[in-house]
Amino acid sequence: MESKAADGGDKTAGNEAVPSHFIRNIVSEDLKQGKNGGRVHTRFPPEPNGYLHIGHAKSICLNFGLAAEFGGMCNLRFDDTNPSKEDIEYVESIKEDVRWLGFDWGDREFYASDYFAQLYDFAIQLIQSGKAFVCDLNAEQMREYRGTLTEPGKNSPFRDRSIDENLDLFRRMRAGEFPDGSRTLRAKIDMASPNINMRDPVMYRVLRASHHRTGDAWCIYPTYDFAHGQSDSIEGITHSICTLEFEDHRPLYDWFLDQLSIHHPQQIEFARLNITHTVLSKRKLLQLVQQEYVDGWDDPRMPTLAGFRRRGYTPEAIRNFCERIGVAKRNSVVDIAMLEHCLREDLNKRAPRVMAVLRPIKVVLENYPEGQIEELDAVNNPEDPAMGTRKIPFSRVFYIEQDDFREEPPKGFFRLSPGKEVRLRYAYIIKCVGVDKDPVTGAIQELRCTYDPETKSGSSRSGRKVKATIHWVSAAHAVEAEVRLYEHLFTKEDPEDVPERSDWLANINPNSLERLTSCRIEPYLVDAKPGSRYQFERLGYFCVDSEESPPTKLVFNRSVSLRDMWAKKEKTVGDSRRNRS
RNA sequence: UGGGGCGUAGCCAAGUGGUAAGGCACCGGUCUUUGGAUCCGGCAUUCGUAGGUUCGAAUCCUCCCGCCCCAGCCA
Repeated sequence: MESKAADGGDKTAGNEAVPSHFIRNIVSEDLKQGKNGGRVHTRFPPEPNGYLHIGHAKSICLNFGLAAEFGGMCNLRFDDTNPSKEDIEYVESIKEDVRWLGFDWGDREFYASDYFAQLYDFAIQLIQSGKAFVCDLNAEQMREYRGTLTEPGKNSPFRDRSIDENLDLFRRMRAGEFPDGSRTLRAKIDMASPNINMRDPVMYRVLRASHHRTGDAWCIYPTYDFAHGQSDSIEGITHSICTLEFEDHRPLYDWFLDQLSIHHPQQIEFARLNITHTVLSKRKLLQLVQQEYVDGWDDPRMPTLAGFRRRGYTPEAIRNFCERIGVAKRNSVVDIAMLEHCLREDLNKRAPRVMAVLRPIKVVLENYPEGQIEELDAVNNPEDPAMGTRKIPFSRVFYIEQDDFREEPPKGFFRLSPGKEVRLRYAYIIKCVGVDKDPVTGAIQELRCTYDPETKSGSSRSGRKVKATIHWVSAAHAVEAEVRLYEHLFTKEDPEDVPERSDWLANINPNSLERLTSCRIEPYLVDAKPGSRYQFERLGYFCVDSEESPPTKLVFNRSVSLRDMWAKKEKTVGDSRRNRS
């Protein structure tokens, strides 16, 4: 990661100046005042119990971004203190995703479990100073003693055990003498605290679960509250950035560090990301996967980084998105259109253009010589001349998009219809002179057209203009492909917006995936590599699926559609017409 | 009715006593062999509400209203 001047504001994303945010201001101010000896050291601390999603990307960009910006470092630390939910599969995927996003933790790959021995010693220290005790209350009893939001709790009957007894009991907990859940080690703070987290919180529980790293070496595990701050401290973290729900834990975070008199990082909280038309909680994402509403964690409809990657999103687009949405303490829901915009903006500059017909109608050019083939020049990317040109074969029979023909064109439709003309991109102006239909079903079988030889693209012989240019693919040269179109996973902006006695699953969009299996793409793409991204002209950005696209049959995922003024106009015209009647 | 936070446009979000940045969305127009992109213009007389302080308030003070989080031996 490169280091830049530590000057706070005026960071750029694209070409726009992006204002600073409160966390950047805090770090900047700390540096100015010489805190932490001029060091900035952050960490990204996921629990390996699921795949990373775009909400994590916000945190990753924040933590790694701040470190890079101020010449500091950012650790990757797995917060693996609850073996019953965690798995090595998740740590692998997390590493892959952070790397894919473009960040590098160097040799600083840490695990809270690396510190189990040290944490145990810290616990002993607290017992010795009379600040922790072993409690025999079971979970239910502990709840009763805890009190409620409005009533203080009561001291545990075991709170006043002697230091020696506590030491002995804690060692025996660790030695495996007591069953799961029978005893806990608790901090001795204040059962009457208005902050429930300070009511003698649990530091250790007895739990016989095999840990993905430490195996069966331990049968007691530290809780988040006891492990997190001390892990931060051990690693020399300066700014411990987490989400809003931990605000109430900060006094406890500070308490442990103060009692232990060890390096004291500053915890800073920000609002987690929410996005319209999707869910962003591990629990719900897990449910979508397990109940097979989607195809797995990397289903292109999933808001996971693995899903976005397979969908064709670029790390740059996601990073830019994270920069643009800002960092604040206000709970908010970002419009998914913002994310889509970031992808289009990026791909517009770098994706080669290509022609593909998703829902083909056959067209025969009656006045074009049979057997003749022309090689037409096509620009690979009008935004970037350096990407060069390619040849596209043109012949008498080709396919166009069903949407580009209307037998009875509505007002404002200026594509092909009987007697009307359009330009074929990079080729000629054609006119529709006939429509062949199945005599039984009435379905359109093919269009009869004629072309004007004077109108070839690039030639100056004709100054003729037509209102529309459509894409096409020569029938004889077309490569057949499958294209998967995706829509939002949920029909409502807020998936939780449901009628009484229904839940978020009721808002799953039944049409979030559409598979088109007889698409025709230009031959230029026969050898397209998995993961490569293209713009299908006039349709959107697509990438070759990295899982199911063997050489024999190409499978494309639509990453995002192009903005479509006509579709929008037609929809609003349709809506107002419907409203009038 | 306890504690901790947060209220600036349809959605994000700057702003920290000197007269409301920027982005997304949306609406016009320009240009165009992608109804794409680009470019240009529009989009908060007002910052949850009501008072107060001040020459001057989104910024300071007070009341009120609304929303979020916390009663796991999850993180």
